[in-house]
Amino acid sequence: MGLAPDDVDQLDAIVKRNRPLHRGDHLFRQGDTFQYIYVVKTGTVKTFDPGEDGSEQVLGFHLPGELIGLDAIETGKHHCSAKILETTAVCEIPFSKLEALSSTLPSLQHQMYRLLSREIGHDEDMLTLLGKRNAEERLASFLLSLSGRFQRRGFSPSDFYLSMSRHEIGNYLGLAVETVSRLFTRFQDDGLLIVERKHIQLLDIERLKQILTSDQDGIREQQAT
Amino acid sequence: MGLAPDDVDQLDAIVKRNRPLHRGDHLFRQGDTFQYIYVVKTGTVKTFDPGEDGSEQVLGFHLPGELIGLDAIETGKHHCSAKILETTAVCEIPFSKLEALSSTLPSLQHQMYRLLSREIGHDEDMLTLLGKRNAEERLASFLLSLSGRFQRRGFSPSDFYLSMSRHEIGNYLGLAVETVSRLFTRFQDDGLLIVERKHIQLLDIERLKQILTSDQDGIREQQAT
DNA sequence: AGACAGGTTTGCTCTGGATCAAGTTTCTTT
DNA sequence: AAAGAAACTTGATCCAGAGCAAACCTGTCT
Repeated sequence: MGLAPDDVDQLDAIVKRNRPLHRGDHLFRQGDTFQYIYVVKTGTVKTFDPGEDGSEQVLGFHLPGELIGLDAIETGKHHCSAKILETTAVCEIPFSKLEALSSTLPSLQHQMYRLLSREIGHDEDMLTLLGKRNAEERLASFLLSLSGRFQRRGFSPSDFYLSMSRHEIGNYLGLAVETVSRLFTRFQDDGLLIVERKHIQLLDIERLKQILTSDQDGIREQQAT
Repeated sequence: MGLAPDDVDQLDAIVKRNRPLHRGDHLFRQGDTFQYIYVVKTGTVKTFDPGEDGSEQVLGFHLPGELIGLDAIETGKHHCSAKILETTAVCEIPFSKLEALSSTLPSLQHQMYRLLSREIGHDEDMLTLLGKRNAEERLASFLLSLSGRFQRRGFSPSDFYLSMSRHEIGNYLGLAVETVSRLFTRFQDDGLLIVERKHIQLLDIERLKQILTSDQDGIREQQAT
């Protein structure tokens, strides 16, 4: 990812591999002291803000290769909680060491800035999703996002398992469980995909993408000045 | 902000102050080559994603002291557009120079990581706002956010002018203009504030805060697994 | 001063998706 | 294998907020 082999070795030296974690385990909880950036090796982790009360806002699902904990740098306390969805292996990178190392390796520093920036961009995309998209568009977008991320990691982009519940999907997308369930049924009836419990097969990715664009049924829009 | 005086001088040397910009000017547009991080000195800037079509998602309103452009680091192209809402002065900081300088000044690097992380945390808060809060809570949250930010800059937390239109507020909060307008009226009727066009006076900040918490009318909730 | 153009407010209606209420299927535990 | 508990689906109803329409206000241009 843009680092010289030698630099990679130095980075590698501070990374610690961990024993596998199991469904339901907490990687960390909101408010915990921040020490490590985590990288998912295999499995899935969900991050969420557990509101004061018992509500809960799912902030993301993290697949292999993705980072967790970047939002904690500012305060030194974890800003959200992270929970394991299926047997998962993570690497932990001590942030203080990473920071020190990045002082001496400009290419690593650059990578860090890029990763943090990417996270911001991604969150902004989610804001648009929640602010502008309807239920159908949200689910289509979610499935396409998973599809693309699986593909990038070398997995099938059209045949995969969901490690999260319908409830968690709904929570993440700002929808009720029932709406998610109904949409899966509808998408299946429309021949867009086959869904059987957690197993998803995307049959018509093109048409799913069309939902995200053409669905702008009209070009009358929120032209805020 | 945690930098030694000498370091501040070095940082200061690469910052360029600019002539004032006027309402409607673009600071940059989505897709423009990314060169500068901007700091608002006075005035207000709105950032937004101008969808393919003509829609538009407002991503943020930036007050004095706040940064713009962090989401562009990853790709080197601006991820969103930025438009001036009222006569505004900004500083521009060449990112390449900032990055180089931060290689030699660990405290500056640390600050950068914190700022980027803060942005992520803030966006996550917005996700919760859009995913979980109802219209009333969203507007209350918005007003309190402005209030706090004004106060931090030494302005009145309870008496200020909105530099953005109702339309822009609604867009930002995922609400229709009409809903925003009605809520202002309702809040005024309830004695929470006085609103006269763009002039806002918060009369009962405490009660506004209660809207954000107590309003959880029930502890039955989305306990995603 | 008159008049057009935005922005804002307000009333009325409509609807997407939430909520409520059963079922049904799948997983877990014993 | 039985029983309980989750998770999921499906149908029926409800409602917060969107959308539409019509005034109204404020500022700007001629």
